[in-house]
Amino acid sequence: MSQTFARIGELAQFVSQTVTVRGWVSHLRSSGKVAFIVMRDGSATPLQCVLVKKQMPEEDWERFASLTLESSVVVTGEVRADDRAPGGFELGVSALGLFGASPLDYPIQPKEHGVDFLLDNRHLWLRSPRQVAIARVRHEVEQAIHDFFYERGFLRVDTPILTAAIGERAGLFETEYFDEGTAYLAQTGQLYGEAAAAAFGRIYTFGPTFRAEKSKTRRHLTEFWMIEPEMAWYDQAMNQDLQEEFVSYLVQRCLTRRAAELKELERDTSKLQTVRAPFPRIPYTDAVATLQGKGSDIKWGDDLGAEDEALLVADYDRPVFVCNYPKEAKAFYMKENPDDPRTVLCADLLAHEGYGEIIGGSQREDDHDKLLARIRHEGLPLDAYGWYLDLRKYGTFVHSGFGLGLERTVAWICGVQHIRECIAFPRMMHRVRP
RNA sequence: UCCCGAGUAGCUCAGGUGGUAGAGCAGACGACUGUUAAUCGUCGGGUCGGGGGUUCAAGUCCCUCCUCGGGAGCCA
Repeated sequence: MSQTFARIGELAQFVSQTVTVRGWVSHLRSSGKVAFIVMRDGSATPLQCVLVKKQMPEEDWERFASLTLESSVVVTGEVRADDRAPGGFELGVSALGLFGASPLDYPIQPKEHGVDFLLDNRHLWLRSPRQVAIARVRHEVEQAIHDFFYERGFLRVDTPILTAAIGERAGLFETEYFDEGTAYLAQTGQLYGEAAAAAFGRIYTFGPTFRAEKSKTRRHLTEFWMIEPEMAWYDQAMNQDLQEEFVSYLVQRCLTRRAAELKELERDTSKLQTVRAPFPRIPYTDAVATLQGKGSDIKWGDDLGAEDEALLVADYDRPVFVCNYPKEAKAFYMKENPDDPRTVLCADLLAHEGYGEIIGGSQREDDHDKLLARIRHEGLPLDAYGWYLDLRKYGTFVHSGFGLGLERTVAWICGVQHIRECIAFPRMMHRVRP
């Protein structure tokens, strides 16, 4: 007789049939002659297995007593619908096999733990339902990003991680690069994205970036994933149109396809239902005036602090653009605002509910001489930017782009307090392992 | 780098004004035929982050160092 293997997520198709499920024990309960195994196999929901002493071989029944948390098991039984089971289906066990025993010292128990302890055990923490749910939302966001751009004719370009050029002034990780001197781990793919946009029109990058900043906040990682679209012939208004359409798409797609995971995470999805284009667009100068009215001591020319951001976003039910910052507060490659040369054509997109900046974007300076002046003004090494200036020398073009922080976006959609839970193995100032 | 906060059992924590440690969970054994982080009974479990000081006596007070967390700055 052949054996039918099934994953927990597929059990609805097997009601009244006998199947074999393989996975790991996440809870054990025993009540004399009836016992329960709650097991997990990576599906969205766990599976409750019901063992009744007189309905299974003596040997298998006794095997239950030796089971421990996180043992891997092979369970055969009849699939049946039952309201008392999480997920709506359970398995009436007729055979129980132990594949890999787990010693009694499994660190993560079904109770509260401290974050530091959990991060030390991240390789095991990943198995818990909450972490599985976050990982599945992250995957949905990633796939949605690819689908969104694929449907719109964008080309995905993978930019180098080892670079000589420096995109921004934030901290850099350095490494020896043969006889070429120092190379840096990429903190943005944007400059390469601009070159690619001149070749391919509309592109996006999707890759890891590295910041050696000694940041210790719930919004920062030293290694994080960033998505950086770059579009030829897009001005800043079109850039923002695309961003709000993009972010709305990601959120709505998670709402429809990852409802079970968001429920597991106890996310208040009413806060996400409202995320639909258009988003408010607040000029920086207006934002400063509003903030001053609310009691902030911000002055024109200052960048918005974290408190200012929260204050500004509090009035809205969806993400908010803050547009056209002072030139001195922003990166050298941003295009000067023709209506107010003190500012540049850019926007930060601030997620509501206090999740902060999830996108930074701008129209790029396309005037060769202005860009050159700006590089000199910032004191950046000119020889490293020769190829970047070539993009303005040989057929310059209007173009814009933005960078979306993947973990921040996932944290916001999931309603998770700290972005370190939104990547499988977070890299932070005090943590490189596991 | 700066400002707060925390280090006590495997884990989460409690330990007014100093008198050599306690709970819950986890674990072991037992009971229970539908449990949902099951429940009930019994038992085992500790260099109180390191060092120094005050004191008859320090988990507790003082100094110092270490580690970690949160926030600021920077940014996604």
